[in-house]
Amino acid sequence: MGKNLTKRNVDFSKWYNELVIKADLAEHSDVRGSMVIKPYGFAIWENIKDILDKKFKETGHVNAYFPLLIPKSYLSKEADHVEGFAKECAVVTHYRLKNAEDGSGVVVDPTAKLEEELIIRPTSETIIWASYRKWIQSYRDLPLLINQWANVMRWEMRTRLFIRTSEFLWQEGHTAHATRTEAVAEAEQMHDVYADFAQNYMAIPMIKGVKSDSERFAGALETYTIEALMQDGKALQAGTSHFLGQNFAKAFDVKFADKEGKEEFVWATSWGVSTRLMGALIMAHSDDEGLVLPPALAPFQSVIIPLFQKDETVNEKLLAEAEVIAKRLRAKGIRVQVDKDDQKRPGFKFAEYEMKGYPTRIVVGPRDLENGTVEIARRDLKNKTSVNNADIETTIEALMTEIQENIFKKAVDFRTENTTEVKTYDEFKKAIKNKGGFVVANWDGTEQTEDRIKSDTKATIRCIPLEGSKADGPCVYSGNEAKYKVIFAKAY
RNA sequence: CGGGGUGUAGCGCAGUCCGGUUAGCGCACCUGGUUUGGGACCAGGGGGUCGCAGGUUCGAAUCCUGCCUCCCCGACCA
Repeated sequence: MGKNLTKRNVDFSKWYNELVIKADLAEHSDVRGSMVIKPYGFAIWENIKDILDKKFKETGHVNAYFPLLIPKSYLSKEADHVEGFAKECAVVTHYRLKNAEDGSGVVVDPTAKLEEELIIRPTSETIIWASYRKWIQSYRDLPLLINQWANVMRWEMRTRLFIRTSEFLWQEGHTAHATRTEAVAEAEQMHDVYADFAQNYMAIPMIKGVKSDSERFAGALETYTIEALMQDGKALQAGTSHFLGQNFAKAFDVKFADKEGKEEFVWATSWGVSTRLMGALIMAHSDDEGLVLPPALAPFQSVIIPLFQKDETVNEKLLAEAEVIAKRLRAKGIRVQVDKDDQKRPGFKFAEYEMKGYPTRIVVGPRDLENGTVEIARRDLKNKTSVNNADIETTIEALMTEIQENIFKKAVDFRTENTTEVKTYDEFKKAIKNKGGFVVANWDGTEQTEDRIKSDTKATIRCIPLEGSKADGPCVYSGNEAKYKVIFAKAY
């Protein structure tokens, strides 16, 4: 645990990498692009997972588990889908190792070659739809609303802790419906679930919108996305929900008999969020002292630190008092930890809990015992106040709400400051180059314009906002009639 | 896939150019003691196939050849 975290304005990327390590969230494994998620990082993910899982169940979904390995032939059944993922698939070709003849270790046994190679899932549409084919015969079997929590693997060229690792954890919902309307409604519903979660728990404001043709999920008719803005001015796609039409039903021949006994292909959706959310959480709120976590997701919302002295009887009292406070807070549903370590000095501990983003810190020293007080520090504002012992619960409870709201507001303000509406391409280029952030502009709706802007400025269309205003002038690039007013940004 | 870097104790690094006792340093760890209201200190201690393979040499972490790893930046990417 070092004390020198690179400053954000010096090298944001370096800051991020160091922070993930120093806050003890994750570390690199020996395999390129894959990471070990450490207990503290995993605790945050578990909170994300638990809350979302509850929301999925409240909206009528059930969990299941489908296999990691997918027959290679499955992948090619949906043309756009294979096109989108083929380049980044890990392939299992053998099922046995043997001792090397020169004693140097183990080697692949060439006689154990698989008849049909297996793909490590980059996503599970294909294997799930192969099952759905068997499960769906009648309109009575619909809708089928299934989610799975799983790991997937995409052999990305360049990786980044949490933001893009070769293996990552996620959830993927896969639903089947009798009608187009119902499937679209499902995709939209989950889009809302994601946006609400991001806003209310992660404290990150999201732009809700749909993807342009070129950014759409491989095999989807419509991709709903939530887009967040990070502190370095780059956008991060935080969650997507896809209306898949009948593409997968047709590819996997999944038909049902409707009420009239007529055979129809089912309508599908899929939706997912991943450990990438961790990256969003880190880059949206944290500062040069370390992680800043919203109380709603922090593994511990407070830590109680007794200031141990050389006098053992005093220490016993301090620890006893800390335990009493912890008990009182737990009774109010606060997640709290007592730091019993008597070796490290207070200053070290303060810095460490700040690095790890604990929303509040409660310090109990001999003076507090005498005065009947504690010192409460909040992470987001980095201030400290003395609080009467009797007021601890109400103070901490109020702080949970305040901190949650404050960091959300801060993120909203940041986004507002870093959103620029432009009318001319000169303004556009200047905004992207000098300021970054979201750039709002009219777009003629063509892929050609999108491509040109991308190769010119590296900015892409993040989304066509659902609640944005209509096009109100010519396309910022081509000068032709604009179809939409969209959000551009450089993205992760 | 291009560019850059890297591999020596759990972690971070020095040593390599210019080969030579027992391979160092900081942090961490263990023992004892003093400390504890913003990153403590003293004393003692343990821990190493120097990325891998081959070569040169009386002698290789150091020189030569080949290979590999991982990281960072970029291109790529729902």
